[in-house]
Amino acid sequence: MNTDKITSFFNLGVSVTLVIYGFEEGQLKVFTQKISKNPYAGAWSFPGKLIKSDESLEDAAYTMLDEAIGNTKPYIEQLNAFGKITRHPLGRVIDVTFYSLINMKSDVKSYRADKESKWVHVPKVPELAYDHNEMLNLAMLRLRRRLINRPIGFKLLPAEFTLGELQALYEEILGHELDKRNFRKKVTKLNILLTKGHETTDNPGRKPRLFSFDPEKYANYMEQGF
Amino acid sequence: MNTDKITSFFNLGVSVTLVIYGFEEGQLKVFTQKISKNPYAGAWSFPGKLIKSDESLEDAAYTMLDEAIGNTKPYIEQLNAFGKITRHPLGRVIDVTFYSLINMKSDVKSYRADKESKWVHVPKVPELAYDHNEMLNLAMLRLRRRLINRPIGFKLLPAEFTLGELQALYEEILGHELDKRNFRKKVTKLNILLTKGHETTDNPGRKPRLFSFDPEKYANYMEQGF
DNA sequence: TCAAAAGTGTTTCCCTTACACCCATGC
DNA sequence: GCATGGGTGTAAGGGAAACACTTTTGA
Repeated sequence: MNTDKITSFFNLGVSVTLVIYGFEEGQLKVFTQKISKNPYAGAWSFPGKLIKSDESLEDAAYTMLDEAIGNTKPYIEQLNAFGKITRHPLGRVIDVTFYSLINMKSDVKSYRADKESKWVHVPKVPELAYDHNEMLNLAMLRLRRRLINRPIGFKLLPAEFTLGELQALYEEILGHELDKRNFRKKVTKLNILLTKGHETTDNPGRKPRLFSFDPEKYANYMEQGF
Repeated sequence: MNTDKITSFFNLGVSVTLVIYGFEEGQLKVFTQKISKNPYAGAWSFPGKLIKSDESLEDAAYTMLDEAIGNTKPYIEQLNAFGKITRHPLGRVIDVTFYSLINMKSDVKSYRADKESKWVHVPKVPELAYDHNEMLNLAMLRLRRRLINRPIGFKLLPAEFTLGELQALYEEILGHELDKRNFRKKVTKLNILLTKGHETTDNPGRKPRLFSFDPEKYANYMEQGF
């Protein structure tokens, strides 16, 4: 392999796109940005950018997460590579898509001043630029599967949460209701919850207990699944 | 976005690599090729190549499958994108890896004359070039998961097979033995088998029944899982 | 008749599911 | 005291797992 011979292959780009999930007021939301440049000026899309040749895919994803919400700590997982020839109108760009789960209260430190952005409830996501709707469809399938097999939903919640909130999260993402007693039985049997006292909001009704995770057991399940 | 501005991003390559699985004599095998060029001359690797800017990822994968075994029909599924900066010694190459399941008897039409190749029993796979061992590890995890959730193992077997062969395939891939009666109960309950008569080999012992699939029910399970 | 592989049922256990009422709190 | 949401147990059904012997065939 010599340099001349391979030059012809190096006329394409690789981008990384991020589907960032958040959970707020009982709704699963994704982070979208308004595009300012043609041919998609005015359209909404997920954050994405071409990567440089000295940047790994993961680094690019974390950098973009930092640009989007001012934080590189949240969970990121590779979703899929999208490689249709015509997926980018200005040239050949292959996209490696990641998705991220963040807590909208504690993980969001800042938004970019130079881009209009908003969180959109997933069922209300409009037509997006590029093939980003296709990415979202795939990301939703993955998220539902992961939610069933791994303790991943916790990453969308604050450090302390009630079982009611956890159940609402599951119901919202899975798209159907769950039996309260069965849900609690299943979760508590996993033994990954630590009691943290009681909530002190001024909602009507009995004060729910707050829980957080046993980080070690949590880590085990993340690797091996339930 | 103008052309000048993005030129700096277009100095990397994208390759597609194929982990091709076959099953022969009770062993799960992968297809490997000997590399003839430095810096990996003499080393073994999976088939892979840089893609051109007018070639989709899937097309490249099928083309490579054709080059490897002379057939573009078998099952292919995207595995992962590998993007470490140093993964290719000669430049920045991001790899999108696919894996394929073929029947070594009926799907292999021809091998390339210009490349030395061989099928290697997975536990005996040596150190491979690039990050191909890492790819194999990930491909094995995926294959095991798929085998449990989808009727995917059938793709490694001939069109007609015995339940003993099917069970041996599962045991080989999952790495542990299965109870014969429970295995048969589970498989027959799926209702995807069609009886095809009896084997006519001259092995000792009772002649096993041959089965094939009901393609429609098979397709359903492929989409939705068990 | 023996060696080799195919084929076949039942029981136990646990997990899943369905289902309804009392408890604590603020107003 | 009532409205609001939190919290709890039990019974039935279904799938998973454990377990051993008989059948067919060729040599």
